[in-house]
Amino acid sequence: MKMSALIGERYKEKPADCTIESHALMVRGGYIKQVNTGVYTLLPPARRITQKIERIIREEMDRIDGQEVLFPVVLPADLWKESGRFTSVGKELVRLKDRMGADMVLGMTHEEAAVHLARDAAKTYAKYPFMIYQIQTKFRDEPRARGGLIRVREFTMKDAYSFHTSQEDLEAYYDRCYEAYERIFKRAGCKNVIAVLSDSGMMGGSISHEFMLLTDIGEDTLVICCNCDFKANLEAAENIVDNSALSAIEPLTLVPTPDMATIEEVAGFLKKPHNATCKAVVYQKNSDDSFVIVFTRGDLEVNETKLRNFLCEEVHAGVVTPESGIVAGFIGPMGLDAKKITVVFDRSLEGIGALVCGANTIDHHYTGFNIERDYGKVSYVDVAKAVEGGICPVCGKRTLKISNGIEVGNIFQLGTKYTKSMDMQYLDENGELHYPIMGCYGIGVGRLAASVCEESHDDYGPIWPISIAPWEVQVCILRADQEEPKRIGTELYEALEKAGVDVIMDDRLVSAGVVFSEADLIGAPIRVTVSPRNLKDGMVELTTRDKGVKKQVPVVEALDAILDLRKELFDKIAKTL
RNA sequence: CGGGGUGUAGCGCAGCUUGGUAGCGCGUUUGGUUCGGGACCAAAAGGUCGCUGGUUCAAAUCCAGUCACCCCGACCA
Repeated sequence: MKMSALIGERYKEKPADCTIESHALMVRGGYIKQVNTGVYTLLPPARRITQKIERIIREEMDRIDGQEVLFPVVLPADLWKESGRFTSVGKELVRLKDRMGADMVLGMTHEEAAVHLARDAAKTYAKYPFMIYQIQTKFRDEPRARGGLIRVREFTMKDAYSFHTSQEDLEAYYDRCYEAYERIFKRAGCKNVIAVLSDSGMMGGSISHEFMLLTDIGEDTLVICCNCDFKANLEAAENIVDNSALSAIEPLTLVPTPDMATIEEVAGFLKKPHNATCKAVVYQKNSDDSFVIVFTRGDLEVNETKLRNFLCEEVHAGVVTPESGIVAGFIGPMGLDAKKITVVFDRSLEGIGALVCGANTIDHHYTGFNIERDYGKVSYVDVAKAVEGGICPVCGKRTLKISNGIEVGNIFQLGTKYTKSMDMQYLDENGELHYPIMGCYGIGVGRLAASVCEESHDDYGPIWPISIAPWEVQVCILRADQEEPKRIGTELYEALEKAGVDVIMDDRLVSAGVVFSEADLIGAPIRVTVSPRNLKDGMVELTTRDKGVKKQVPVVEALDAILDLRKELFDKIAKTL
């Protein structure tokens, strides 16, 4: 490729709408152009990156016996009605009608399509296990796309579906997939990816993992133990508390707390620690708007995903009205109408001898509240968020750390949700019918590209790992108007192309500053500078984008030196596997 | 869906308060001078000022509506 012909502008100034680095650099470097909210055109540099990522994914999926297929983007709604998701999924599923008025959907995921294929193709146990995968466009009408390719509405995804005749077989395959994923991220040069336990949602309750790139701009919150291997998404991280120091019992006393509606105010006024208070958080069920009140220890927060999973129902933040009989700011367990209100006690309250809690009367709280003595026996559930410095549910030490991450992939033991709802069965050795057990496995291709950029860049541009770089080598000709640099640069460029190297040459008649700054935006790991200054001594300059290498090599040795350096960079990645 | 913000040339922006020939920087084209970290001089091309309606002799500017995009939150099988 020659820069003079490369389509797309590179910008000196940072585009106004970009708030994260990878987004700004990919716009500035001519990788992506926004068409709509969360919808982008990929220009050649970005397309080359995603193609290389796709190639790596294909190789690793094939290695674990995956078979590539291609499902349609537009699917008949009937399939989604079979699984029940035509109505259960919200507006992120785009529904449309064809000319006959038939309902259609844009594929946001392809479990239905996979089962549609597999239920006819795998009626006998002899076909199992098998995995089918595709790399294809998904459309999800996200409520809020943001951050360039990090969170978009239309994107390319690798999605895979495996089918098994036993849970053990699924688990064995799941482990293979886990390893394949680790290889994919390493091969893509993504260093800070970890696998965390994730929330499986309300369907199934089986195992799932998310592969997270650790970065401050990540939208997911992760709980990581510094002492053992425990790593989980906040939604899936059990919150453990130790209330042994709070077991002292006091008499129940009603105290006036004028205008003190927050834990902060009440605890300060009564001179009690936050963890000896009982906080009430009000929700309403989406189904009938009935109230759900969650009581947790005052120093903790409710994780709504945990709450939803416990209730098996969608909830939203409650709006307390005068008619509801709920006294906002002074809510306590005692005296709530249990017929009308679902009351949930978080585990963090268990074993506390004397709590401060609301009295359900304006301007009053109780002190010395003991749940068992004053309210009765309750079953505690875990609905609070784990906290920094909290107790690890695995090793029991106070070594939990909270981090942020971008989800670049997930693997999921699905069970029989789709095979049952869509009536997929196979005949076993005894002629009996069974529902196959499924797993599904996703990787966002564009998000992975943007994540690598986010992880690996400097002020001047991305620093692409050689395995996914749009070009491996960039030949920079300075003074392309002069015969010698132009000829030698072009010869080198042609020799590299002939040697199978992905090479781009800047052959334009522009100043050195433009050549270098735009080369930084292209981010090729290897740069060869051909200039009159070096040619005077019969040399060219060889540098790496990460500034690790900077040396002069004789023109005659340049090709070999570049090929050696290229091999070295590839070997470095291979060594991490 | 709630809160906030912005729409003027490919990109970044000024002009709007106080209505009167649509501007600046970057980029692009042409000619010339430069040449190792976004050069300089000269000339030029490029805009229904998001859209619709209203007020007015006259609207980028005032008024109403509408659409789009961005940010924060809600949400994300």
